[in-house]
Amino acid sequence: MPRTTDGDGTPVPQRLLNAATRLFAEQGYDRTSVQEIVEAAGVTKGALYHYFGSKDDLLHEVYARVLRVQQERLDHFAGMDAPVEKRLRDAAADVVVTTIDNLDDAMIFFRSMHHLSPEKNKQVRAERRRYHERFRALIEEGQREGVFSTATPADLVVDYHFGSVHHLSTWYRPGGPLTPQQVADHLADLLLRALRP
Amino acid sequence: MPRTTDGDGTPVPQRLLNAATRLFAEQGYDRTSVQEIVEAAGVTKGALYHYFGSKDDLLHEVYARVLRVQQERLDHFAGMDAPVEKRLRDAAADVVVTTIDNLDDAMIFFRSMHHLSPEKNKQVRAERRRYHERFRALIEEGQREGVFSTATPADLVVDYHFGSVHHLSTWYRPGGPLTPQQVADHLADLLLRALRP
DNA sequence: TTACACATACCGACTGGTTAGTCTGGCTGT
DNA sequence: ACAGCCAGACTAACCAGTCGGTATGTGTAA
Repeated sequence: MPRTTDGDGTPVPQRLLNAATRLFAEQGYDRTSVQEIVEAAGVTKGALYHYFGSKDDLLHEVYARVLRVQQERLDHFAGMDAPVEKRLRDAAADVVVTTIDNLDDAMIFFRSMHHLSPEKNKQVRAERRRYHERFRALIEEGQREGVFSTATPADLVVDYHFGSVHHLSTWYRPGGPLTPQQVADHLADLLLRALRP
Repeated sequence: MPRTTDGDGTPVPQRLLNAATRLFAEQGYDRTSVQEIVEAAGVTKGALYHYFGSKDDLLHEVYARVLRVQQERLDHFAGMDAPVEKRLRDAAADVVVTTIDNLDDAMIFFRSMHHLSPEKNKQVRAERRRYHERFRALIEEGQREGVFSTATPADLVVDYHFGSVHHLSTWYRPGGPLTPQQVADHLADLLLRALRP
């Protein structure tokens, strides 16, 4: 039996990534020592450096996972067969729910970019930009069709909405008065209302 | 002649605070050593610890300054003699312009809260809450008067707007296609449009 | 006016503690 | 016996904060 799953059923790399995600979100990247991570994962440094090249690498994996998931979900909603208002609303609400479901990821995402090495940072920015552009395309489509106002450049509208998504990790607390879905519906509604012609 | 101003006309505490603000924004709090700060300010550690109790204290000063300035500006706009739509629009646009004019502050503000000591953190949160509530009161006033939609709770609307304000430090770059005032007008416009009944 | 005391402003070497990453070696299944 | 998997002691670097010391200005009293 390989050691990769001893302790519980989760493979060691996963356990390390989960522990790192939680700790990075709770304490910040710099305040989290590699020692803490391996202890939380129930292994030692040898294991960590066997699977990951550096502490920085671990952080990069968090970004890669978030970006992959969000891009897939956006593609799903944007590619549906429905009026653009509905596709935008669904996509906008979905990213809110997904973000709330993974608040730790969101916390890290917008707080720790500058801890990535320059080339990893660049890579993450490029990926994020693709996401941004996909979202913007949806808005521009609606603007061309005349169902969305053209008063504000689509770029700015995207930043407006994602600002609020980003901000979720600052104020949303599970157990608050609103469920993730209710928050998502409200925020998507605000976006669509702002876009009314 | 006291040493407080030798070198140039700026007093040493100011020079230290300016250097710290810039470096914290550029590299993050943990990545900035006290040595770097004192070198950038043209003094030594002795001077820093003469005026400030700790590195953490320096960060706290940044927060205190931002909170004081923003609260004063909000009070000014909210207290004017004008319809609530205009007061809200002006306040919403002003915070955008002020934030862009001090992007370093904004960068630090939302990225470094967790680097403050627990009691300083609590203090900052309390101050920030007062600000949030003042802004919310404006929206609620408009909702009572019937000029703003009540579809979304005022609290959420505030977080929606300030999300986009925080986000500015992530995407806005001086020299971009839009002036600070143009960005502010657009973002205030989006807010007001979302609030149309 | 001079002399002495005292405070403020600052210098910079030093200390105690922490950290990311390395490396040697052992275990386990095939 | 070989290869992937991992343990844990070790190292080299770094950093916040301290502390004894120096310089300059200000008040006071002879």
